Amino acid sequence: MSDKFREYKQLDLSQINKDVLKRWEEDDTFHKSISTREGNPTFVFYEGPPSANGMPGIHHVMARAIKDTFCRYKTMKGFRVHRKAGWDTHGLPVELSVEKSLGITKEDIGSKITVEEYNAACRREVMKYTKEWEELTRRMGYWVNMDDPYITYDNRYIESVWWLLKQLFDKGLLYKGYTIQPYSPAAGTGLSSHELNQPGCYREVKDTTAVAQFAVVRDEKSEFLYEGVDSPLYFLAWTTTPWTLPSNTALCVGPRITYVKVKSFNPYTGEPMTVILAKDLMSVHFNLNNADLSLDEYQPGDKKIPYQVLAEYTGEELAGVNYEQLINWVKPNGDAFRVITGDFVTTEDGTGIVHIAPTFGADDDRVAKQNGIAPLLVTDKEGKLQPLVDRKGRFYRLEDLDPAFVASNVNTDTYREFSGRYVKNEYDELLDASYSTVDVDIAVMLKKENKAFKVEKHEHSYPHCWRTDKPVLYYPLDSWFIRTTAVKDKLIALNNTINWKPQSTGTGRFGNWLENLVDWNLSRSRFWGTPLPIWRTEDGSQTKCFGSVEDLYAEIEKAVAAGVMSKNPYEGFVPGEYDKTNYEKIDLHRPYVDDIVLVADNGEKMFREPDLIDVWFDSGAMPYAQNHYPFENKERYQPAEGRGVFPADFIAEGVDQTRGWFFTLHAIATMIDESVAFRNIISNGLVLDKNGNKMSKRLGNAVDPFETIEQYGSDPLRWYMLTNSQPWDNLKFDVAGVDEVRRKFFGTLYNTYNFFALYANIDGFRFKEAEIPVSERPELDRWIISLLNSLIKEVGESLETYEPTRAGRAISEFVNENLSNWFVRLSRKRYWGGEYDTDKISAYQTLYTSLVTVAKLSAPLAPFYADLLYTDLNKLTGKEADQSVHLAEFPIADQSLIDKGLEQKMDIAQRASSMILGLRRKEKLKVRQPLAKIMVPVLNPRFREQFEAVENIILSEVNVKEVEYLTDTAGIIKKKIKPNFKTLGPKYGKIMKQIAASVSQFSQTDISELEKSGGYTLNIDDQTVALTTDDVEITTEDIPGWLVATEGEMTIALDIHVTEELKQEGIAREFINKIQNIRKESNFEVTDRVSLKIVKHDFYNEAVTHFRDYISSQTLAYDLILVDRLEDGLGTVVEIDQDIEACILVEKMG
RNA sequence: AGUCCCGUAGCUCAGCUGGUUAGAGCGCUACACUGAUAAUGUAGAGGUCCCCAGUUCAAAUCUGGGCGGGACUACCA
Repeated sequence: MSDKFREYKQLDLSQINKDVLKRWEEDDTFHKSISTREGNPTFVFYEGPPSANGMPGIHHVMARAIKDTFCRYKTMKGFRVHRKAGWDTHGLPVELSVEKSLGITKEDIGSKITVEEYNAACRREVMKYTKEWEELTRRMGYWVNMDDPYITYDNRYIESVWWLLKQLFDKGLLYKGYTIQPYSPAAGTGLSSHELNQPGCYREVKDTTAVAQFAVVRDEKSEFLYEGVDSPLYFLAWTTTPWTLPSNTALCVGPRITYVKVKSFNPYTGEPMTVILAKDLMSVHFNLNNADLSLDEYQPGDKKIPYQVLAEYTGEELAGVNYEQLINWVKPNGDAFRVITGDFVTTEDGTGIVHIAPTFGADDDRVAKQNGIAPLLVTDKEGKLQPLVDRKGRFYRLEDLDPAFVASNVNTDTYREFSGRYVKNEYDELLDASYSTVDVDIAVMLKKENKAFKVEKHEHSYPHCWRTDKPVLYYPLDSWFIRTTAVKDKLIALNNTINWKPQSTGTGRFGNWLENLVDWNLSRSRFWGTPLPIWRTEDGSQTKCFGSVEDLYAEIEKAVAAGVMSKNPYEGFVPGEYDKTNYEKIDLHRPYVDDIVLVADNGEKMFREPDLIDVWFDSGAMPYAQNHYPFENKERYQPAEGRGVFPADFIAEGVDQTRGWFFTLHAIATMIDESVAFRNIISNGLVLDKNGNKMSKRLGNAVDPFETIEQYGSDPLRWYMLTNSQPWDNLKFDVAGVDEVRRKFFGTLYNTYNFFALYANIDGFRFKEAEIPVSERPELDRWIISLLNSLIKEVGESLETYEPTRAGRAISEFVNENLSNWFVRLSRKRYWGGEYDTDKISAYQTLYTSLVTVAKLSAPLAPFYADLLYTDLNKLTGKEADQSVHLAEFPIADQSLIDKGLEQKMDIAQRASSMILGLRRKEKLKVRQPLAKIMVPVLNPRFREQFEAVENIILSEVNVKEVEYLTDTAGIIKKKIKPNFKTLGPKYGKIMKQIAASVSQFSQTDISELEKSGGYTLNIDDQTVALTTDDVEITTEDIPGWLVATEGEMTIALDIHVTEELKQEGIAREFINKIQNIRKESNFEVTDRVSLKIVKHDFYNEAVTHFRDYISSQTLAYDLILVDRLEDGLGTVVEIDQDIEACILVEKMG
C-alpha cells in the first residue's frame, strides 16, 4: 500500500464510476449495508415495479435517484433498509407488443394462435429488456435487492392477489355490476378505447336532434321558480340521441352556470310556456330580434315568437327540483327525475342542461351514481336487470320481458309501438336509409305532445365499429367492481396521515380524486393477466371466490369426483408446499383456469368469470404479494414495532402514478388492513427535454441514460437531477447542466481534495497526532467547523423531511463558497512551507474533517465519488471504522461547535474583502502592490468589535497594512438615514409615505440628534410620530475625499497612495510571482531548492536587496544574487513594471 | 372539460410567514489573479417578477379572474 494520499492528474468521474462499482461488487458492499444493520429498526421502501418490456429512459434515473438517496441515507442513519426489486409483467402494453411482433390482432387469439401460445409469447416479451434494466440499476448505483425480485405473473404472486380479492369478496366489497362502454350491437362485442381510437372510427354523421321540454313538478322545492310564472314551466335539454330520452332519469346543470327563466310559446303548438336554459345559450334558441315583440299579440303559427326573460338562477339553486318523466314507457325503481349538478356541464352547445340517461352514457352513469339517481332498467325473462335497449340494439321486446315487471312498471299502451325497434336503422338489415328512424319518430311524438321545443338535423362526429362500420352505442356491460366508495371516508382519513411531497399532490390531485371516488372497475376482457378467481353458475345464483390454490385445488377434486371434470389439471401440485418447484407445476393464467369447471352445492356447473383483473391491482397488491403473504412470511406482517415490512416508510414515483399505483396501494391497504400502505411519498415531476418538450423516441429528443452515465458518470447526473429543481417540478433536462455540476461541484471538491493530498504528502500528515480541540484552533478553522456543523444540521434535516434539493444545494454551496473559495484560499500560506507546527496540523485536521464529512453528507446523493473521497482519505489515516462511506454513520451536528457570531464576522470579512478588491480593480492597483490602509466608519461598537476580529484576515487577503476606524467624532463621515418600514408600517399605516419623505429629508444634524437622544419626534397631519433608533437605519455612504465602496450597511475607504517603501515591497512580490512561475514552467518539484540570479536594473535593485530574504524564503532560494549580465541564452525575461523588464535565472540545486 | 403543477435576467433556478436597490449559477463582455491551474476572482451589460383587477400605508409574495406551458382523468348533451 502506498504511504501517500492518492493524487490525481484529472477528474474522470466515468472511470471512478466503474472502479467504485467494481469495488462494491468485490466487497459485496450492498449486502453489508444491510447485514451490518441486523437487528436494528427497519426502514421499509416499496419499489414500484417497472415493466421490462420497454427500454429504461432517463426519467427512470430521476425516480431511482430519489429512491436511492433516501434508502442510502436511512442506511447511514442505522436502519435496516428493505427494498425488494420487482417486475410488473401483466397488461395491455405487453399484449400489444406481442401482437405487433407476431403480426396478429386480438381477433386472431383463439383462432390463428391459441391462448396458450399467446400467453407464452407474453411471458417472453415481458422480460425482454430485463438485462438493460439491471444494467441501468447497476451503473447508476441504485441499490435495490435484485436477488429475489417479485414478479407479478409468478403463481405465488397471483395467489396472494387472489387471497386479497377473496378478503374483499368476503367483506362484500367485490360485486358484479356494469360500466358504460363502447359497444357494437352489430358485432355483439365491447370495444376498447384503443380500438375506438383507430383511424376512421369517428365519422361525421347527420342525426336528428331534439331539445325536449321537461315539465317542472310544482312543490315546495320548486315554488321559488314560479314567481311571475303564469304558464307551464319546463327545463330545456338537448340530445343528439333522442332514442335515449325514454331512459332519462335526471337532468344535469353546471353549478356555477347562470340560467334564465324565459316566458314564450312553443314553436310547434303555439302553447304558452315558460322555459329554463343557460343564459349564454339564449341566443341559440331565441331570436334576439324578437325581444321587443309583445307577448300578448302572439298568435299560434306566427313566425316571429316573442319572449321575455323573467329571472336568473345559478345551477346550484336549481339542483333538487323534480320534473315529470318525459316519456312514460317504463317506471324506474328508485329516485329519479331530479335536477342534479355536474362539473362537466358546459354552455358550448345545447341548453346548458344535460339530459341524463345513466344506462347509455359514461358521464351520465357516473354523475347519477354520485347523486343517488337510479338508472332506467327493465327486468328480462331470466330476472336480470337490463337497459331498455337489448344487445342487438333494439328496444326490448315486450315478450322478452318479465311479465310481472311489465305489469308493474311498463305502460304497454305507449310502449308497444316502439317495442323491438332498432335504435339505429343501421342495425336492421331490412331497413334502408329512407326509413324513418326511432329518433325521428320519438321527435315527432314529442312535438305532438307539446314536449319538443326544437327538432333539427345536426352533424357531429360519432364513433363507429371498426369491423362492422356501424355506429357504436355506449352501453352498460358486465364488470366486476370493488366497492371503494364504501371505504371512502377511511381512505380520506388515512390519506390525511400521509406525508406527501409535494403536499399539494396529496391534498389536491389525490385528495380530490378520493373525494370524487367511484367504485373501482376491476374487469378487463383480455388474455394476459391475473384471472378473476371467481366461478359462477350460469344463472349467477351461486358464486365462489377462491383465495388460495389450495382451496381451488380441493374444489377441483370435488368436481372431478362429481364427474364434472375428467381429471385435475393441477395434478402433482402439493397444496400447502410453498417452494418454487411446486408452484412451477401449475399455471394460474388463462387458458388453464378457464378449463376448470366446478360444481356448485346444488350440483350445477360453475364456470369461471372470464375477465382478468386490472393490472393496477397487481402492482397495488405488492406490499402483500411480494412476500407471498399470508402463505409465507406471515410473521413479518405482525412484528414488533419497527421490524416488519408493512406499511412502507417511503415510496417515490412519478406524479403520473397518482391515480395509478399510489391509489391502488392506498386502496388495498385501507380495505385489507385499515392502514396506510406508505407513510412518506415523493411524487416527482416529468423529465422533459431542454426546451420543455416531452421526450420521445419518435421526436429523437430522448436522452439515453446509458450514454450519459458513460460520459459523465452517474454522480453528476444524479446530483443535477436532484438539485437543479425540486424533484416534483418538471425537469428541463440539459446535459450542459450535468457538465456544469461536474465542473462546479465535483471539480471543486476534487481540487480541494487534491490540494489537501499534495501538501499532506509533502508534510507527511497522516492524522496521527491527537485531535486539536476545536477551541484551540485558529479562528478560520473554528469558522469552517462551525459552518460544517451548520451544514450537517441542514442536510440532516432536509433528508429527514424528504427534501433532497435543499440538501444538495447546501452541500454544494458549502464546498464551493466556503470550503474552497474561502477556507482553502486563505489557508494556503499555512500549508505552504514553514514549520510542521500546531497551526499547520490544525489546518490539516480541519480540512481533513471537512472533506470526510462532506463525503458522508454527499454519499446518499453521489454514492460513487463520495465513497472514493472517503476511502482515499481514510486509507492512510484509518480514522474511520468502515470500509465504505455507505457503511458509515451519518454525521450528527455538534451544536456546541456552531458559532453564529463567528459566522457573521467571517461574512463581514468576505464582504469587506470583495469590496476592497473591487476598489483596487477600479484603480488598476494589483493585489501584489501593498497599500497602506483602509478606513472603516463605525456607527456602533458591535460592528467595530466584529470587524476587528477579522481584521487580519481582511488585510492579508487584500494586501493592505492597516485599518483605521472612523468614529462619529472625527466628523468626516457622511451619514444616510432610511426609515425602517417593518417597524413603522404597522404603527403608522397610512401616513407611512409621509414619514418616509420627512425622514429622507433629515440633515446630518438631525441624524446625530436622533442618535444622541435615541429618539426624534415628527409631526405629520397633526399626528405625533415618535421615532426611536430602531425605527430607522443609519448608514454611511461616503467619506469625502476618499475612494469608497458601500454595500448594505458597510462602507470602506481605501488609501491608494503608494509610498516608496510600499512600491519596493510591491516589486519584491512581483519578483516572487515571476520566479514561482518560472519554477513551475521548468517543472520543478514544489519542494526543490534553487539559486537565483537577477540582472541588475536601477528600477528594482534597491527593492531586491531590501527584500532579499523575503524573496528567497518564498521561492525556496538558498541564494539570490544581482548580476551585471547573464550568459547568452540563459535566464528568462519577465515584465516587472510597465516597460521595465528583468532577466532572471532560476537554477535547481545539484 | 375538470383536477393539479409551473410561469422571476438569454438559459437553469433561489426569493420563508407582504417591508422599499429582486438574487445566484451558467452564458456574454472587459479586466485581474496564479505552486488548487482544463481551477479562481472582480466588474459590466441583461428584469413591465406572464397579464388584469382587488386587499393593503406597502404585493414577485395574499385573493379573484384571465393567458401560456405541462401532467393526469374524462370524453360528453
